[in-house]
Amino acid sequence: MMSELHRTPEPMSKTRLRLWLKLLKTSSRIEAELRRRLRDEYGTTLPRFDVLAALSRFPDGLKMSALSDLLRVSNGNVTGIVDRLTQGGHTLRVAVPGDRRAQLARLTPAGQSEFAKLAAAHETWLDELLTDLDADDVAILYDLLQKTEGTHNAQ
Amino acid sequence: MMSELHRTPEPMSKTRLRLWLKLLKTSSRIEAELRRRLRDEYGTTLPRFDVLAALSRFPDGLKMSALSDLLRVSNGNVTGIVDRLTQGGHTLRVAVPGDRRAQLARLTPAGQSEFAKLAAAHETWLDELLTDLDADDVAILYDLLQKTEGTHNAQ
DNA sequence: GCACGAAACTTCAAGCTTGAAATAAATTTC
DNA sequence: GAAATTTATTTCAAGCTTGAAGTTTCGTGC
Repeated sequence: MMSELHRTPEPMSKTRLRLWLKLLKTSSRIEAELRRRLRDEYGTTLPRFDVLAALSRFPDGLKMSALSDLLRVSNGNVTGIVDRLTQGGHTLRVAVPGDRRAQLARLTPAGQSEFAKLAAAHETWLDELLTDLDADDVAILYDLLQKTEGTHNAQ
Repeated sequence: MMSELHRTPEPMSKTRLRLWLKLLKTSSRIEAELRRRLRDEYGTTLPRFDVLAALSRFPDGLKMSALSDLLRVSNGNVTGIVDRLTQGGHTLRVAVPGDRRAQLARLTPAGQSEFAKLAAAHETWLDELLTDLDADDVAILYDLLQKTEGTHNAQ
């Protein structure tokens, strides 16, 4: 058995664990605040906002499967969110000519203007929530987060 | 109308928005991976793990309200998770002497050993998922995340 | 053109999450 | 000590999320 006469420093795994908890806490705090404001000030939710944001980048619409790939959520999940957005008049489903299995989800004009409103508020909120970071901080933080993605798996 | 003869740089709000999207992407990616491994390798979930972790720090148990404060989730949420953990034999509810409204949630011995197992795996997984960050990176990243909390609101 | 596997969605059951309403017990006020 | 308020918790309805199972349609091989 090895005797440990020297003090062992905290292992790197513990340091990384601590970082994860901080990362989680930070993003949860900001996300919760965004959800709260979307609800209280606009009566909507973050998943709905995410779908509107994705669709706003594709004026011709997105297939349901493309939407779920883009947002990295399940097919069934997207079905439900688009159901509710359609119910509220913000999206509609369009048949895909030549493939009767597929559907495009598209923004209605109401959905477009709703998203424009939400996106402006969203950007303002984030500017406020991250106001303690200056341009240098943001750049360094961005690069370090990027670095966690490693060299493997694309996108 | 003002003519824009000079190039305007990207406004800080856009830069911060981009950072938020990266932060969200990073923490979502890691969190999804943790959820997947907890499910596939241990048949459990992140919320259950979070409750076990909180209770493991308080061997005498925690009041339901203290637990929901600690985890920053709603009371009703904790009720449901502790219900399911109790169902599975990992926690139990103990009456609080002198206050018949309150309940303590406590780990059972099975809950303790379950958590020990999960915690070891969890630490190993994070060490792997954050392996691209060295000690310096971790320290800088931690400080920048800390900085987002600002000077206000305690805890 | 038929059979069969793949692809695009939807449906479903189970669990997580919230805020609001309901209960029940403790505390404060008068 | 009765009434009113506060505190601790559970219940509830609605929405989000997933993976699995089910439908319908498409494409391919024969």
